[in-house]
Amino acid sequence: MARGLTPRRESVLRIIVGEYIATAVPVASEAIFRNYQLRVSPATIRNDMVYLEEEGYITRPYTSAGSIPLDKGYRHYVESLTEDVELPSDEQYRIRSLFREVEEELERWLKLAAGIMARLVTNAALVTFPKASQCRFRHLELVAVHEFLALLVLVLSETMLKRQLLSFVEPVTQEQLTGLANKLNTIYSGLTSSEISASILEFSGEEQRVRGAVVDIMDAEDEMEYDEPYLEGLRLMLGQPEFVQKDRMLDVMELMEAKDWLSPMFSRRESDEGVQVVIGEENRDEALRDLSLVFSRYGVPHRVGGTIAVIGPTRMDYRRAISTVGCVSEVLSDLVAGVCRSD
Amino acid sequence: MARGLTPRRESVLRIIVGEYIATAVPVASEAIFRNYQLRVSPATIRNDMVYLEEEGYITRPYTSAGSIPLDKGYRHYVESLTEDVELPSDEQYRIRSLFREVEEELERWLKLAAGIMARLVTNAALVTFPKASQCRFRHLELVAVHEFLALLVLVLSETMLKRQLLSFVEPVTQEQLTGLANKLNTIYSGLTSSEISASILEFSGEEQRVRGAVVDIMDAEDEMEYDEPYLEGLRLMLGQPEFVQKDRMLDVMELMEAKDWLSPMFSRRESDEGVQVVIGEENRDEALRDLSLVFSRYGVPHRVGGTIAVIGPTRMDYRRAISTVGCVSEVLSDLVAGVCRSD
DNA sequence: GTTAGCAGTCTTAGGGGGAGAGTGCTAAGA
DNA sequence: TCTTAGCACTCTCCCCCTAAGACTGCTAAC
Repeated sequence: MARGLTPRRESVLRIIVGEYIATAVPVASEAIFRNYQLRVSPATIRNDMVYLEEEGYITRPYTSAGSIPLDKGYRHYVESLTEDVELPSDEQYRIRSLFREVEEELERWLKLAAGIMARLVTNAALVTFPKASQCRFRHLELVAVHEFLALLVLVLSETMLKRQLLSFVEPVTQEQLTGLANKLNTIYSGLTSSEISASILEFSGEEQRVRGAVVDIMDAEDEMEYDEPYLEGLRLMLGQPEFVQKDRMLDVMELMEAKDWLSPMFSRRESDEGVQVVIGEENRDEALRDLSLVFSRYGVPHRVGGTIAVIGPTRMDYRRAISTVGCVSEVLSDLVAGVCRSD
Repeated sequence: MARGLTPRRESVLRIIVGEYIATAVPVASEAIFRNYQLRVSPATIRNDMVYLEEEGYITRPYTSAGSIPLDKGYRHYVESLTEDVELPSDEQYRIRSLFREVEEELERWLKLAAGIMARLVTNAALVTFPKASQCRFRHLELVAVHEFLALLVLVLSETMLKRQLLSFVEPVTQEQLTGLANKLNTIYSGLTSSEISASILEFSGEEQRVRGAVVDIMDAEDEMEYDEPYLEGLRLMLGQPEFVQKDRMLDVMELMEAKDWLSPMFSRRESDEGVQVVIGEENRDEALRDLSLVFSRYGVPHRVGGTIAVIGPTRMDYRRAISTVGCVSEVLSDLVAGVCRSD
């Protein structure tokens, strides 16, 4: 059984993975013989399958059933794919035009991106907010709600918007607030949170209150790994045959509601370029062991970035997922670049 | 079989509904006899059950099985409940204190409210944004992004925040934008969208652009029935035994993603007070025919309001749902009132 | 190294039967 | 007229069994 992974064995592996991805049914040697021109008999294919099984590429649900890929098999399949996985250009164009139809707002774009990806791969898709490596103060506004309460609106770099209610111990007027806002806008413009902390000013009580809130918000933003991301298409993913049993379905729903498995995706942060694929057991998180992720960073390198991802069972159409994620990440990057061109 | 709905028959009905809500298992006459002191034999109870079945209060999954309630049975149960359905005051207090722990921000409150309700009733819960009957301009801010692009931040009554990117045909500076914002803030303060439309001013190109955007946003806000609502606990609801079959589960997920069945809840808008219950077939929407809604308006009457709701199978703990919705709506109303005390 | 043939293994679907749960009915009692 | 006891009857659920079918594993020949 030596000879290693001969070209024919690779073909057999690719066929098995491809068929199984398409049908979710174990692949029989006979079927391979019938549908592909390998010019060898089913018996020979069976011999190759024995090799692939011994090497851990594939397995069978039970003795004498067809083969299904293991993580190692999917991995090999994905590696053998890495070139020319792009969506046809007309489809790319269609996607881009969808973004043009929607109003110019980051949230809409992100939600749309998640929805598009989910539909294209018939699985769940996820998009995080783009986050600046370090956010900068751009603008601040104070609006009186009533005499002891004001609304603080904070515009940060990359048009990020934050707001918070501020209560004061003494009554304040809109005029006071406006004056204060003007003053702080001049002083803080373009600064980072630590620079604002370091800045010296003769503080009144209100000034101090506002400054503290601003620093808190910016610090929280800098520290935060991700906002609540957009998740779409959970339903599509759960329609896949791997989730016939109800408990598996509920497990996945729980996982998706928790979302605490997201952080690992960020550990790879700046280092990696392009579309990444994590298959089944390759996931660090135990709970993801029978799911795969196809994800990519988007944004402006070293300036601002977020993550988009497709999530599905390990039996996922990787070609389609990779090309889709690649395309959407490009589109989103362009859109984000447009928004923060001058920051 | 005359005599109508005698007190004992009502008791039997209430027992059946209560037991079925608690166990999801058809209720047998023998079990009623054993667990409740009705002082009549199982045979008599069976006779009553025949009456209840003929009148459409209950049915059986098959001949000679225990009884399960029909919509009419649930409706009777709910009507017989209407008084003293309040959460115990310690639980009310616990809920209120949860809101104090979270930062002063409307979004957080709403999301929290949905989460609390979902957990308390083990079903899905939904909270819409509070919407002013007619929103008023409070404040506007223009922040330059780059020379042809600015961010418009609009604060409306009830601290509602809207933003939009504005592109200009000629380059603009931050100074110009700030001047323009100051001017418009003075003119527009406190006006409704139609008043702004009617206001006359000597317009420059930029002024016109901004004014148009403001009016568009406010009009859209006035017309819109609801923002994307917060939905929590779908997983909890789908864990209920009525959703063992996968297809029913997926149907409901589809329904929840679409959310277009929400509008009917708003047709009752100002008219109704307190907690409403819609059971199964009472829903106008075909797709909701085997679900029930328990919902209530919240907010400040005739000023600003939203809707909170619990959604679940018709076999729902109505007592618990009604008391929970009632309590949370009170709490949210108080919070919203605090925010717009001075508008 | 490849192939044909065949035995062997495992799943899946369908039928049958028995246990159990719960009612419907009937006739007697209050 | 309402209530009750007793019993036959119905229907589900579960388990077991069998037969069919799908593939492979093995062996021996090419």
